[in-house]
Amino acid sequence: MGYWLMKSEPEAFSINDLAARPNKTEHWDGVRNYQARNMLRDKIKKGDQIFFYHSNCEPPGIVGIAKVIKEGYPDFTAFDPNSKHFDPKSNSENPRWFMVDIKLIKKFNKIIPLTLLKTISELKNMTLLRKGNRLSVMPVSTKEWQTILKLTKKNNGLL
DNA sequence: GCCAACGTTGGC
DNA sequence: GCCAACGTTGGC
Repeated sequence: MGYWLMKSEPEAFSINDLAARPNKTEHWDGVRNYQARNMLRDKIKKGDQIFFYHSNCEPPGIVGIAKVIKEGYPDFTAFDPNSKHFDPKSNSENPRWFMVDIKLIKKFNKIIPLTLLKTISELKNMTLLRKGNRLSVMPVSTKEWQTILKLTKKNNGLL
């Protein structure tokens, strides 16, 4: 089973928004970066688990866990001229962008802030913490996943 | 294929 | 709001 981290600006789509969706499920649309697209299309499998990360906010950090319930399929918002994610170069015959469906598993009671993650030596090679990293979808190693999960238990109240 | 200009991301 | 660190675009 794979582990991933997905970023969202809470002003655009927060973990509370996901929690409020029917069946706590939503498609993860709007990714317009080829590296992230390739992961959504080729690597991310049904049953994989995801850290839900709030970016560009105060404070940034991991706010919960979701899982993949539908594997990569064309991002139809790219076909819609009225969508802000519209891409005229993508069409249903030859889709350029892909998305997955995710379902909320758990919202943490407290955020795991980026500042805390940065202090954990086991996480120092994490993609999220690399300088200049701007990927909105990125892999998380099994070890990193377990390290972060342990954090939520150690600081009881986080989960 | 190079690279300058531009746009975006996202922490601070 | 600032700006570093990207990714993309398009002229040549």
